[in-house]
Amino acid sequence: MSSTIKHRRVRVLLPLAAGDMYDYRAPDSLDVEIGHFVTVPLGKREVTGVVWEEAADSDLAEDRMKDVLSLLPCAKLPSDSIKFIDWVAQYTMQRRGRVLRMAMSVPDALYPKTPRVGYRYTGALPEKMTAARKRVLDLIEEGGVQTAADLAAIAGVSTSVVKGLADKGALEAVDLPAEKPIDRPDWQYARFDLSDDQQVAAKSLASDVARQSFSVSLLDGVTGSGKTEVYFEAIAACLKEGRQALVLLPEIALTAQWLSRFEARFGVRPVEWHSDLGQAERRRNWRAVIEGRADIVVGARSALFLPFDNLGLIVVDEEHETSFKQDEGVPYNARDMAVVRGKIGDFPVVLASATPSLESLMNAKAGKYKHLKLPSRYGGALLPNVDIIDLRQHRPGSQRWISDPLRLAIEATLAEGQQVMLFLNRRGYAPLTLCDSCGHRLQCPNCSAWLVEHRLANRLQCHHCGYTAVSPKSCVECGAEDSFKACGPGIERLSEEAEMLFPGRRIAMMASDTVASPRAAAEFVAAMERGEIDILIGTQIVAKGYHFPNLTLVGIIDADLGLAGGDLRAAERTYQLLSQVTGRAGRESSPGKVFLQSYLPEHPVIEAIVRQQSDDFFALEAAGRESAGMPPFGRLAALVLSSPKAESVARFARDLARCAPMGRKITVLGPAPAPLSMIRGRHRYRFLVKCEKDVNIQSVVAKWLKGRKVPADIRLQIDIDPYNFM
DNA sequence: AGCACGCCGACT
DNA sequence: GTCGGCGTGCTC
Repeated sequence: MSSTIKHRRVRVLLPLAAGDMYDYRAPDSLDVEIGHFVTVPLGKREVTGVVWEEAADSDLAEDRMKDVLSLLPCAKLPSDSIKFIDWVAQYTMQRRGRVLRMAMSVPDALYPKTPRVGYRYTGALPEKMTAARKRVLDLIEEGGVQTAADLAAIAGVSTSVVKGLADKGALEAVDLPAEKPIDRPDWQYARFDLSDDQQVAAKSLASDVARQSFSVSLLDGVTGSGKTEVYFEAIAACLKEGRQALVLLPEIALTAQWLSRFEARFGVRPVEWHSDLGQAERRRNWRAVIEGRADIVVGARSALFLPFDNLGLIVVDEEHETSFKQDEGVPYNARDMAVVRGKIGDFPVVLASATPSLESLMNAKAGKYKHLKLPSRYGGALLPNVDIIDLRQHRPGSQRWISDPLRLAIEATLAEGQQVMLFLNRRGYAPLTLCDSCGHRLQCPNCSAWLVEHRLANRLQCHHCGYTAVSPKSCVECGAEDSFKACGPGIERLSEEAEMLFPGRRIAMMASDTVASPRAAAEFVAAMERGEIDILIGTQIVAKGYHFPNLTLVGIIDADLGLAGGDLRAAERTYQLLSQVTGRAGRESSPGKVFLQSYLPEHPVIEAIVRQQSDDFFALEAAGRESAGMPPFGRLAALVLSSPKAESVARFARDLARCAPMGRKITVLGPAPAPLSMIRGRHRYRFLVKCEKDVNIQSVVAKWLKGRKVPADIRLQIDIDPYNFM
């Protein structure tokens, strides 16, 4: 018996790094539709994927075709998600399967939740009482209904003891309540009092949301102007329309304060999405999004790939933050992709910042984005007074970093019972450690970078690969004992100096390694708010949106740090970081003071900070970028080649250079050993492709690489719109 | 990503 | 002779 019926074929996208789409038969027994999550056979395996499109044009021989095995009991991947994944894959030049993987990050969410069964004591005792049975029964009397697995684990017995008790009638199975329901926020739970400026901005955003069409607004307000309260009104409008909203935050560490503000406005906490979520909550939240039960989601950049079916608004808060750019895996910029997502879904996108990126400012100036400004602080609070301390005149002593004028200001502030923040963007004790007798520098074995001494942890750390080692007693090169000398300051060393200068004061350090979790961050904030800290010493983590009412003095230890180096955005980033740190001072009744220590007081960045004139700075920065043809006036793509074999990667880089694209509007820089020529044991070479704005840079790169085989030991990473130049 | 196939070194 | 290292290549 032979079948002449040509079965329907569908193309299934698999979330595999190397894979793309494969054609499968859609059997008559299954009602296969585009967007369905399905299981399909792949070689010997059974994998899950998504039905991406019809494959009527499939020319694969019938005998090589396999059937779709099953439809997973989950809502379909919305068509906007499919379009978005296609778009991101094409733009970033990454395989679609890798992008899909970001949207399918919770594999078990596709399967129904196994109903949870708990056990309850019936009151009857089993005929035979054993020690194990006694422990289980004691536990259940204490703790009530629990699952067999929990009972067994706590009692230290196997689950068969629980099952045995159930067989004998001492326990009975009961259904545990389904997972915690998702809270529905109430758009009119509590209204905040808004200033006139805030109301104007809020009205504009709310009417955009009500119109339900694509637009981008740049919400540009000084620190303390109440941007959050403004975009909350856009969220309220979105809730009113019955559509979902997404808020992207750069660092989840700052959400503790954000979440309580949200709860005060909408009555419940929003649905969260970040790497810190546990397995169960992850699953619950992913399903709530795809089933449309999650009204408001707040999350890190990866939340952009959640399968929203009814999205009506995206807010990107702190839009200038470079942590929206993912450098590894699929390199993408969540801020830019949020705008794309808005275009696909035809809804408004709000970019908010006190220090907008040059890209967004240019788009606003060009009229592509609406520019909503909040020029003054909420409640009449004043912007802080910024003073410069010229380190050439007020040089701190040797091995010291706090100048006399700053020390006096700190003393005066502490005497008034107020708090001080010292900012130094360097973790650890000292950025470089060398042997005093032979000059040997402690270097990472896997990277071309110095090891940083972390005296608190008594270890040396590489900040690029995570290598750590115990600090050696004697020099590995010349054998001299106790000869290591710390060069330059990190926050640990600064803290030592502060302890010496301000004895008896309570000093705390805040850096990514001292606040590893949102909970730790929340604790820090609470301690600061309770006045249990006099001097807070921190890295850039303290610059991020915290609000400390009693903090009136900010000291920037090294304002010049970050200006050096060939990074395209070094000046912009320094400007933004220093403005944000500056904004931490004096946000309520007492006006704040900021002291900025610098060896380069005439540098445009430093001058702009002092005068708090962002327009001047950005005009200058824009002119510089334009004449260099750099973003946002030109386009960039980075190609990074890496391999454990130094010679192999150098040879391939030379080969690629020989056929590099050329043209009036195209420049290829490189190959150059990357600034960090070795990371994690891989030798690296970089190319930078620079094009004029009207050139499709993806097709330039594609043409260059077309038909060229990358040797197996070499990894070639393409990064469109790179932010990281290391 | 997996998983098989395949081609070279150290074991029974 | 065989077990097993992981380089190479394919999966509808």
